[in-house]
Amino acid sequence: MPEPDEWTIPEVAVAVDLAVLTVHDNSLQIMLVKRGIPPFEAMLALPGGFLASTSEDLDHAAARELQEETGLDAQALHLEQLRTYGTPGRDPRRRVITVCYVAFSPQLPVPVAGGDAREAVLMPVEKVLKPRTRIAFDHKKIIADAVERARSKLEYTTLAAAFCAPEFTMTDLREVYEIVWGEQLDPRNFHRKIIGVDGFLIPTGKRVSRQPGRPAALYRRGPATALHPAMLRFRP
Amino acid sequence: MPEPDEWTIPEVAVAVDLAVLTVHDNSLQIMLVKRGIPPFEAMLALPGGFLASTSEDLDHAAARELQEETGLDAQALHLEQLRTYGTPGRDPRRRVITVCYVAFSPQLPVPVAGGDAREAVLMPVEKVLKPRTRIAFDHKKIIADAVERARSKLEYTTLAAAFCAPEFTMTDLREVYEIVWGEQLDPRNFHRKIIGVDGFLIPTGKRVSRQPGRPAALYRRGPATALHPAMLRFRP
DNA sequence: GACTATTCTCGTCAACAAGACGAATATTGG
DNA sequence: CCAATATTCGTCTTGTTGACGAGAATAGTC
Repeated sequence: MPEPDEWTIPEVAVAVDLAVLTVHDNSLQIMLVKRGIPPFEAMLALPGGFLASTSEDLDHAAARELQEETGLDAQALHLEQLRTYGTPGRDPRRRVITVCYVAFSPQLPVPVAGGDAREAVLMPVEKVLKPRTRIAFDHKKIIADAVERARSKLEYTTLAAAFCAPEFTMTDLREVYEIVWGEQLDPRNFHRKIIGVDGFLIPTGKRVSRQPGRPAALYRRGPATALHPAMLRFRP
Repeated sequence: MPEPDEWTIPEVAVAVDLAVLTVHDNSLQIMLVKRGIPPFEAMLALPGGFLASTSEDLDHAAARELQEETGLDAQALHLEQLRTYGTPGRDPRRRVITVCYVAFSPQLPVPVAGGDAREAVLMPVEKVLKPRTRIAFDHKKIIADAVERARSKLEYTTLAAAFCAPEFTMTDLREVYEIVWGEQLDPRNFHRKIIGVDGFLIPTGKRVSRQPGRPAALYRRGPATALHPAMLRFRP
């Protein structure tokens, strides 16, 4: 560790990027913005941007960019750090390292697109991750990592409820799993499993019937965050 | 996203820090170095340092610092990114964000301490994480996160073998679990579980008897990386 | 109102994995 | 040779999961 004198320490630009995932229209979707300036002008990219100042906290920068570019409120949204991407050359202009965050959102209230963003759109990740689809910078890789994070967290946490409205049915919750994992689950076994996890769901006592069929019980998110034992993907 | 002109983008110093974990002397230990300069002079800290230049890759910086400060070879060591810490004020001199890596090492070959480091020492994490123990910067929090990463990865990956010598016995492997988790495991059930995981272990055909008792079979690491189903902590 | 299609919920059974533990095996040390 | 110890195999019981039957409670249709 040659621990250089302060003026010899190289400095680089630091950005934050956000992978906001939501379940919508029967698919897992991600929020993207159309870039208004080069490089990658007019291409789709993750919302994000540089630190506002050298003293801005990373988490604060993430929350701020989320608000500015998509109009969403970070407090209501479970923002967590994903990982940091810093390969030289990932931004053609200069060295940039970007600290990426993932957020899991229930159905988005507003069609967003307010604020500074030229245009905020939701796109199915299945479509985004297709080899043909071009995404700015290395954001496609970041999106793939974010999706894998979501898939994996459904296994051992109660994250799925974060994709649901404040009150939701067992089927709403199951559909989150089915859509994120791309896999059908047995409604009866799923019901038994979830009911058996202490503190996952709180019954509201209310019922809704949105389709023909027996009305479903409405639940709220419970205090539990971990699933023990886990609910694993990949059938044996 | 006001996407500032390039010269208005704030730049910050970027460091990498390394949490090198190993199982030694019946406890989970972490590699620390004694700082030779302020701030936190003479205190223990994670090995690490600033990027060598604005064009150095993060992974490369991590491997280089590992080599420089501890003499260990990154190629042989499973280096993975942990997370990035960037709270303003975490370095009293100036704004620094640090991209942290974890490494999992078998018994260390050399007593290390070569290279640039003033002094590299192994310390039990149990001792490091005690409230009384003072560690430079926010490195105690980083160490806690690294330990939790290790504990959690033992559950659903074959990581434990990375803590073992190239050839090891079932008991060696079990002791890694017991030491990292701080929990006793039944040798018979553990044996059955591990043997049942395809590709975790490759029998060498050899045996060793290092104690009184039946000699143990020697294994090498197999190609498997995932444990399905997982081996969970926390008994029901 | 009766009937049907549909969906939610509860329950059963078999397959499988895991915890508890008995016991055979193969060594060290006396 | 004997005791102590560690490794490995096997058994029994318990709990979880997958597959699936069946009742409950609705919407829509005639």
